[in-house]
Amino acid sequence: MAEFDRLTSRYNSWIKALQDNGYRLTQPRLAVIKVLAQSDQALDASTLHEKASEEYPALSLVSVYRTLEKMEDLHLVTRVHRNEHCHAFVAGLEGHQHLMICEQCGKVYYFSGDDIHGLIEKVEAFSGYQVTDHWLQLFGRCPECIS
Amino acid sequence: MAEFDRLTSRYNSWIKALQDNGYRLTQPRLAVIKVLAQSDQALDASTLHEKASEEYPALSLVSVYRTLEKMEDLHLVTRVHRNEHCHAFVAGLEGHQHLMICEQCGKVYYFSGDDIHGLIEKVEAFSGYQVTDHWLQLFGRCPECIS
DNA sequence: CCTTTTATTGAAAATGATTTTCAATAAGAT
DNA sequence: ATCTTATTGAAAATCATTTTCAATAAAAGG
Repeated sequence: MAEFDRLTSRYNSWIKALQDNGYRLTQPRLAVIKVLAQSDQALDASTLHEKASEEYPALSLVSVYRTLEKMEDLHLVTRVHRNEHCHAFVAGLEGHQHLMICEQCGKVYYFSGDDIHGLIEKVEAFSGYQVTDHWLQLFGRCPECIS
Repeated sequence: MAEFDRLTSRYNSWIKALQDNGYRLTQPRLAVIKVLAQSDQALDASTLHEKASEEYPALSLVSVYRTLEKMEDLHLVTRVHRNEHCHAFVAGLEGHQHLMICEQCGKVYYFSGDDIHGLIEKVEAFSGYQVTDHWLQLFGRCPECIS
């Protein structure tokens, strides 16, 4: 299936990125990135630890934090915020810049937001600010959680 | 000055909102909301505590948290997120829905974002999600911090 | 005013998430 | 096969936030 391939190739490209940057391919690390690469949901450190422990039972929560830190440095994962539960991670935004999160199950949908460039320029003109970054997140219900 | 009036009237309307909702006007509370109402920057609990302590030295950090909680319940303040420093508060979004934050000094600029409704509808159609909320934040440099 | 009621307070303890320390281990180079 | 050193897990430390609780002070009623 196309979906399977996409997620597997993400896992493989992350492995390559780790190697290319001189990081060792350890079992704890591989367990963590495998889960995150193959998930389409935003996951926090502790949920990730839970899931990756099935893969590698000796896994410590500390290693989850450490792996996330490195993945974030390499821009492979992105931190997302919600009002309540605040630190979750998703596979990084490669090209497509924005995301929508299902409030119920955390499932993420990526979309491109070229439409807001005009808005940004307008706001820059009015405010005198220089915009360096923008952050657009939509929240709602995914098709499965609606029904 | 118009700016002074705007911030002072925000302070007064917050006082009224607290009274209308049966909250007592205590010194700790007044010190906290005075600082936040009259600030145009996103402030976190500890910075707020620092500043409000000048107003009322006996102020405890606990009271800052408790006051923020109530203000949030009353929708008088809004929680904002940045990648690093994650929980800061600004005066609530009354009507205008979006904000831009200066990365350097935290100064907030509000703007309306009607322009993204079209985008949201498009994303809904493609994804099958039902969008219930959206979150647009711009980051950059305010005029003072550019020069 | 003065008293009374009770929401609110600050200090201290508890919690929860994240980070640091450190000796032991295992990845990958030689 | 051995060596080097990045990486590990456990435990301790740190940091933000919340809870507990007895003392206080707002504001309502006399």
